[in-house]
Amino acid sequence: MKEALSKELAKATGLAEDLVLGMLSVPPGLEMGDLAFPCFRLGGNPNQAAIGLSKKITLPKGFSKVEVQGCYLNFFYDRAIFIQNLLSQLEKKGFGHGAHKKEKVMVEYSQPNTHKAFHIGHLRNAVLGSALVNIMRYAGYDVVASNYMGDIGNHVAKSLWYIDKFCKSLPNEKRGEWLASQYVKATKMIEEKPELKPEVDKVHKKLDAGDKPFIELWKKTRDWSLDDFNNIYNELGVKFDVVFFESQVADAGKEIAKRLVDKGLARLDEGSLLVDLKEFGLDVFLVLKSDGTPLYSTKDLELARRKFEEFKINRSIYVVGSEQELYFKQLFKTLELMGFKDAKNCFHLSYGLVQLESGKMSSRLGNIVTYQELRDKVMEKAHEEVEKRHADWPKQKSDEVAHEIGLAALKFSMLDKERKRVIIFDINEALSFEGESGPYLQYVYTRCRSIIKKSCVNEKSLKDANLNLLKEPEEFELARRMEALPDIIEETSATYKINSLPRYLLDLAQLFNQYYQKHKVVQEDVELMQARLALVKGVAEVMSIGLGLLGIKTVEEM
RNA sequence: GGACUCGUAGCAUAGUCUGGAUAAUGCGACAGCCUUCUAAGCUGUAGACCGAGGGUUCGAAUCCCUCCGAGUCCGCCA
Repeated sequence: MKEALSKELAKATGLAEDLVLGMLSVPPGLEMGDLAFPCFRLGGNPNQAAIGLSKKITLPKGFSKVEVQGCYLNFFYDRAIFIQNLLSQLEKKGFGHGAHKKEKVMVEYSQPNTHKAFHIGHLRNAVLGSALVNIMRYAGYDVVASNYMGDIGNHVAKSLWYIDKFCKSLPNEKRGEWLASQYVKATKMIEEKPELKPEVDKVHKKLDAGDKPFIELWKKTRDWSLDDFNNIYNELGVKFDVVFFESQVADAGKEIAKRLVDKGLARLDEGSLLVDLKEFGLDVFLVLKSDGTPLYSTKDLELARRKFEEFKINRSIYVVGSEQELYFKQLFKTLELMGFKDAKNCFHLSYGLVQLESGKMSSRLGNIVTYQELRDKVMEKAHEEVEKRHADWPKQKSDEVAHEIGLAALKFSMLDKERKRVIIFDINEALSFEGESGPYLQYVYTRCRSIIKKSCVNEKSLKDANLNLLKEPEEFELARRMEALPDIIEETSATYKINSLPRYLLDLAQLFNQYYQKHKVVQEDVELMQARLALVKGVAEVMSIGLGLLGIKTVEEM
């Protein structure tokens, strides 16, 4: 409809059609109209221009009137037709997925390090990455979700060194947790006694060289971490199509790094290999340690190649914290200088840290809030809240519902903020189930379902409802908001502004709650009830699509 | 020292890319709304010189410059 209007406006003003389309906006108030065309740039007095234009233009189908308001030309939808169109679209194909994009995109996210704890910073990454995957798939991209586990490197060497040297026996339970605490102890010891660092380096070299006893210990402990991570992913509903391990790309990465010397891109410096990127304002980029063991960068050189060559992708997105911005600029520039054609198709999707009030979290220092700790607290709160309201529910039901509510709260608190913003972690906010929260959104869905259930009307019959009876402004406003979902999804997959979807859902939820408060759905006028039920069903549908993309499950009752 | 990011009511945020009509929302405070669809909700009141100062523009929270404050990063961690 917007397109049809821009066509007419373009005809009347002589401006280009897509320019007009871009100029169209939504007026601040519902009573002011549905689409606004500002007339400042038409020359002369804008108000006069608007008046002139209003006389010239022919209203396309689906619009009921046009009004001049100051310097704006405001157009009004024909509300009955609008609601009719919206609900039939929703009924037919659930809004449908976006048109196929013919572009294969890999989204790499999560990247936890084995032998370390999975903390709330990792949670933000996992939830953000997973939402992006869902949104881009819905928008029509062919998406490969990938994980890249840090299963080798300095931190692993440090852990294994400590375990080998000081731990007489290995634990039989809570192994991942135990492992993470050994890492913290190892780090403390090295900081206190730096003279021990060469021992760690020796372990790193042994691992790199394939030393049997250490490789065995490595494999065993690595699995402990992986078990923990997989449990977390299962709980979060986070899925990957492919999992890369740093250990798989280390050797090939070293070869690439060495070849950089032959190409004249890298030079030997105090035994290490570095690429000088000063002329690009990117400092120098270290690609191999002086003892010959690989760095993060070494491995990423090979990983980039594998992603594009083995998976035939067109675009590669790295979901990684903003503290690595310089690193990725260096990596992509080096790839470019190497002649790697797809370097320009690599994108670092950076996001702000999750910090504690006391400052930055560091698993090296052990001042972290682990996923497990937070999760347990949130679940406890969720149980309390459910039991407060539904003491009569069987245990299994309240467990299930509490679980979904808890997860919704957790995920939403990581998703609704603009992604560059640093999150100062506040346990009370994560535990809040009111206001701008995941449970608030879930609640709207359950209200919708509850109304439909109470009405005892056959849901299938609702598609024949007489929607012309929906005359309340709140009903039209709801419909107008619902209609925006596909645009939000499309925009998000282009701009990566993931928080616009949760913000949109909050908006929609609030409009629904206001409607719910003001107008009765279940009532004696059966025809009106059916029309309203059809709308309510649509709200539930949109809510469920949106929440699904965020990885939040809906519940029938709560 | 250099680079990047952020600065919006007491607090937490949206809006900034693509300038436009009364700066929106939540928490907190105060005052209300449950014998009718779940109050995890809704309504109302108070609360913002949009960090400061310049500039561009008919028009700036939004673009440009300077400054201030906070955070992050700056060769053998990832």
